[in-house]
Amino acid sequence: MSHLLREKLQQKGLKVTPQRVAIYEAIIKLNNHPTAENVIEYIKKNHPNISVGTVYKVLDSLVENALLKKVKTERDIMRYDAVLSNHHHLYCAETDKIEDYEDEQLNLLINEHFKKNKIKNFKVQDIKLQITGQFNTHNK
Amino acid sequence: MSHLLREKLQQKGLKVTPQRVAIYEAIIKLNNHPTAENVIEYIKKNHPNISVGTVYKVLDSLVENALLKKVKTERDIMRYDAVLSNHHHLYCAETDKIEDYEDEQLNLLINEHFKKNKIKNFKVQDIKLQITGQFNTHNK
DNA sequence: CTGCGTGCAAATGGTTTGCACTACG
DNA sequence: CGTAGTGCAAACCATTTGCACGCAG
Repeated sequence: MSHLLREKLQQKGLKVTPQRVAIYEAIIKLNNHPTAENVIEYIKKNHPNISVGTVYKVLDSLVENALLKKVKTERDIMRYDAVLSNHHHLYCAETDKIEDYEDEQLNLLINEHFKKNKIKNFKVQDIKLQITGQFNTHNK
Repeated sequence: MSHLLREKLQQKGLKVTPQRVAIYEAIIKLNNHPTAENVIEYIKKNHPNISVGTVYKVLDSLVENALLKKVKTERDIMRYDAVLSNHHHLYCAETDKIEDYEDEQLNLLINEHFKKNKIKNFKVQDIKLQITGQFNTHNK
């Protein structure tokens, strides 16, 4: 799994450092859209000397090189996601939990709609749904 | 226009202060999703002594009382919107311009879809589209 | 008058930056 | 080796907070 990262980094001319590997793996492990801070906290366990600045820098460069994506919470903290496929997000109105939501049928439906109904003066590149609501946890 | 605000404030038991009125009117004037800072800058022209803290407090209370809504940019600064109807947003990939996008037909389409295809363990409250792309400005 | 709302200034918290040092290639 | 990457600490900047004063009701 991390040799995959190794390759990708090399392709982009980025050096393969232990920090980059650790950060990437942290995001895979913490697979529910960790914040930068989540990553820092997690990484410090096995890698106590890593610095906050580095984590931010690495995250940025991974995003730039399309190894990660940024998504936003309702409550405004940046989060990082290792799932690169095109998907939407479920935002819990109460907790700030986020979950991925993939729905190919819905995508088709929406694309179809915009094929028929172009937006004036605007070229659509990407569409994301922010679906806000509530998870049914314990109650039934 | 501002007597409308006056009423709403009174309904909610909030005092009608010149600051609240000024801030509300600023958002109407600056009608393209101003940031708190935009509002501050604009307001200081005619209201030089208003304090930053007050602006934030007022904005918060207007949001709480459903006179404004918060939306987010791609680039992570909070913005305020006086249009309360349910609408989506066009995000320009280059500038950080935002525009409203209303499309009743699309809403119906999506609601229909979720009526047929419920999301497991999730009760949908609200759906917003983040449509990213590019405005065709000068070039044809 | 009474307390809600304001102004001010200091604090917060996530993120960024600058620079000397380290280590990948 | 040389330069990209790191660590550290200070800086940033939007936003929040605490408290004394002022004005709307």
